[in-house]
Amino acid sequence: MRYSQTFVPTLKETPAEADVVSHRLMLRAGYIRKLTAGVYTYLPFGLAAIRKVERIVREEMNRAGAQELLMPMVQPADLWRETGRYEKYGPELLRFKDRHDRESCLGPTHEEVITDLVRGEVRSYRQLPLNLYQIQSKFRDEIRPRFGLMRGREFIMKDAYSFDVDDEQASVSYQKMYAAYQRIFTRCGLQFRAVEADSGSIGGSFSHEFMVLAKTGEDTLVVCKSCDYAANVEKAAINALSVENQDPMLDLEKVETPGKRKVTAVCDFLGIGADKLVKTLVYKVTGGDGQPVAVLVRGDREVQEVKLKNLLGAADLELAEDKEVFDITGVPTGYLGPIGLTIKVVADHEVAAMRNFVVGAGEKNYHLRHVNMGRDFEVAAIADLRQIADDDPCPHCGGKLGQIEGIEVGHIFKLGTVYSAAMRAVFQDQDGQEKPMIMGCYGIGVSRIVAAAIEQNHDENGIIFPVAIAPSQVIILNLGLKDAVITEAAELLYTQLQAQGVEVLLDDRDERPGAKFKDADLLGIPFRVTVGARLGKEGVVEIRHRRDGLTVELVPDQVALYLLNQIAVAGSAVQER
RNA sequence: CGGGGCGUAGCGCAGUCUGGUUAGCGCGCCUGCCUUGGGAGCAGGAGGCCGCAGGUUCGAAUCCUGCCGCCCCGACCA
Repeated sequence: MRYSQTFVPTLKETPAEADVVSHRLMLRAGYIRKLTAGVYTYLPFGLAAIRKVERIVREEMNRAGAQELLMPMVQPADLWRETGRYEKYGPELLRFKDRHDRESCLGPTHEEVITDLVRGEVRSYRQLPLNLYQIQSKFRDEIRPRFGLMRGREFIMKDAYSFDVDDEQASVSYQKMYAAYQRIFTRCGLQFRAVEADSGSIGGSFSHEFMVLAKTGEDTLVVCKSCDYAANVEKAAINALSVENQDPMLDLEKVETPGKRKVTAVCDFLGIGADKLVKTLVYKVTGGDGQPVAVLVRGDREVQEVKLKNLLGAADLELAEDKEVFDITGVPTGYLGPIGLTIKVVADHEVAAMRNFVVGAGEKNYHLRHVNMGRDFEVAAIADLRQIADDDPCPHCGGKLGQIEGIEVGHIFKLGTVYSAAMRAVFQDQDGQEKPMIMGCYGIGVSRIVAAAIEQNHDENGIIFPVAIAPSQVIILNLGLKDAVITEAAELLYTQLQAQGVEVLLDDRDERPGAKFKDADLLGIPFRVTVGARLGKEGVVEIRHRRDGLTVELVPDQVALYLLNQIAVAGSAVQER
């Protein structure tokens, strides 16, 4: 490709709208332009990087036995009603009516469509297993799109769906995808970690998120420093304390705490630490039994709503506001406690191990001290309900945990029969029995990978693309447009490299050297060949590695071989990682 | 949805508080000269619904009202 004829509108200054590195650099490098909030046009070079990622994804999905298809983006509401998701999915699902007033939506994901397809075609266990995937634009009307391609409303996603005859086979399919994902992200040159993720009501370790490690990540992962345990914070398990608290139970005591509503205020007033108090939080519940619930956690802990949601089998939770708490319990916020509550109460298992703690008395301006669960009140359930804290030990080995930021680029999920049961996607087994198919789904954020790669690979001068996903492998700078010798050499190199299958961008623009160097750095192309005055003087051209600045000078004849080797080395290093 | 900020040339911004000539500056763009290893220099030039609509006024980028768009934080703990 000739730079002079390529649409790569680079910017010297950063547009004011961009805050995070990948967004800034993709705008500056002329890779993307915004149309509207969370919706971007991919310009030729941005698209080239995306295509590189897609290619890797395709190769590995195909290698793992999946087959590509392409499903529609516009989907009928009725299909979504079959699974109840047309109502449940919420405002992220963009709904609209067509000219015949038929309700439709833009696909944020394709479980319904794929299940509809498969139920219509698959009758027998002989036709299974099946794994189908597509790479396609998704639309999710995010509450707050941000960070350029990191959280867009329209984005490119690879989504795969597996169908198996039984649980065991489904696990095999899952493992295949897990392995394929490891290969994909490795090949993309990313530093990543697979972590256990929330798997909703299904439970078990059948959901993993693949996280690219980067400071700008929107997700927090918990990683053990001693063993290989890694999990999403929402999922990170906290084991129940094994040692029983033997402190003697003291007599229940009611104390006046005028105006003390906050945990810190009550604790200061009573001269105790927050770890001696148990707070009572009221949640409104959607789905499950729909009844509000009170949750008990230690004063200095936080409720992990995802864990609570899973315990209750709820679709959604919302912390009740002051007024709602009063309407539900008859107690003003700040003085709420488990004793005498008529609604369901659940407790974090840490609370079960506490003795003689403080809770709200259930009436204004009073708290109770020396409260003990079991003696003074009962709860409906004791479970792991709180957010993991810095001092919590690893649930697997008891070692120290650390927290790091990550960008979720992939998520694999064992669905079970949620969709196949709701939509009657069934097959006949060997014994003639009709059974629902066991499903799995597997997503990769293709456009997000490019952003994540930039978050992880850049410097003050611009992007440093991993070779595998760079829009072009090599850029040749012709620094002597009016010099016949230099130009001829640059053109010859350009032709030679292309003949060898190398992707080359030839900077033949009538620009001064400085501008060409700056743009080459900004674009992040891994290898730069400079053809300039040194060719005349010393007979050499310069090759510079974008990543580490390593520079070699070679006679033009050696360039193709050198670059071919370097590209191969970069590829194999990634394979081994 | 709550809070904050912003909207003036392709990009980055000043001007708005305190209304008043022809709306500026830097970068980029066009023409010419010159220059050619890290975003050169000189000269000339093009480019604006001042987000939109309404209002106040002799007069509005500037004041008032409404709307739209964009960005950031939050949507969470009694």
